Amino acid sequence: MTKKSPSPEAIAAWARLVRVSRQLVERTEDALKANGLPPLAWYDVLHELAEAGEGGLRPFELTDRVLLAQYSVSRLLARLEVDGLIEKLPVSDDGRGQTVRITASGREMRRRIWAIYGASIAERLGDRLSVQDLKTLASLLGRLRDPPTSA
Amino acid sequence: MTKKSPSPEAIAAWARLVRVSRQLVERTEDALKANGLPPLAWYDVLHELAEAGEGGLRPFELTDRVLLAQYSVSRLLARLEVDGLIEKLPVSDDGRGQTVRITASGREMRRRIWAIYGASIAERLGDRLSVQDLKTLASLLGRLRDPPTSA
DNA sequence: TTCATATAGATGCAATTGCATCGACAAGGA
DNA sequence: TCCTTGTCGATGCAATTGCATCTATATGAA
Repeated sequence: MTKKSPSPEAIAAWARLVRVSRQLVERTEDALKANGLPPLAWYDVLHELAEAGEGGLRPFELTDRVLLAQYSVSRLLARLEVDGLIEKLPVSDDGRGQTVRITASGREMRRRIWAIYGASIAERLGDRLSVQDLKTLASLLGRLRDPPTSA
Repeated sequence: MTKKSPSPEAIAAWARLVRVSRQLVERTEDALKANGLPPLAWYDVLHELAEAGEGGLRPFELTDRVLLAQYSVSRLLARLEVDGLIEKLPVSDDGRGQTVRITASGREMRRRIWAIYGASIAERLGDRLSVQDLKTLASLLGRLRDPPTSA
């Protein structure tokens, strides 16, 4: 097994990708914090739950969607529940599980976060790249996604 | 002050950017861990110090370069020192500070990390995008960097 | 000098994360 | 039915992080 060496262009692209995305996320987190709002992860979960509608989602489905560790989701949901942003319902056909549903306050919180989050995206991406460039960027990034797990 | 709303293309690009970069970094961290190697942050510091040469760097210079919080760098350096990968030297013209220099073991560790890190970059970027596409990607990302602090 | 302010780096403490594992239930073969 | 194995979700504990602050030295005005 021979280890491969990356091209200078690959290294440069990697460095940019990692640094820029970290900066963008951090600045956005800062903006949320500055407005007394919770972290982006909360938005992600509330967003998925809002999309899921009345049926809600099982925690393990959420775990797939938000790319977090199982225990992270478990704890995040516990915090969201304490804050009344979600509710956990027992699920009839599987005694181990539960269904998680967004509450009215949860939807409200999602809106409030989006006001900042969306503005940050508009400012940091929308204002800097043309629609065409945004599409190109998304397309290039799309080719870097992991191949769906082979198993 | 009116909050801006991002275009669908900006949202899509943002989502891709955040998810893809997270995945790439996580998989790379996993690969390092699987080989019994320390996290990427260690590489970043060792890399900067290797580039800096014999003169070494002051911790605050390092803090600028690696985009970490001051206390993170302080603690990271403490761990690197315990492992003998760096050494701290008093600096003559500023009694508060110190100079940090990479050791031989530090260079060796840097090489070992790079064997995995570089391979990961080659595999995840180099093999998936042409040189031209890598350049395009880097260029688009470059336009998303923060404007140098206005102050 | 003397004092006020600023900068370098470290650290106590609380919150968060990661790892490993647990308890509970499910599914399916013997 | 019983037993083994697998999945769902929670959690104890150790390590790491974030925040605020501390000590020590530098800098510059008065």
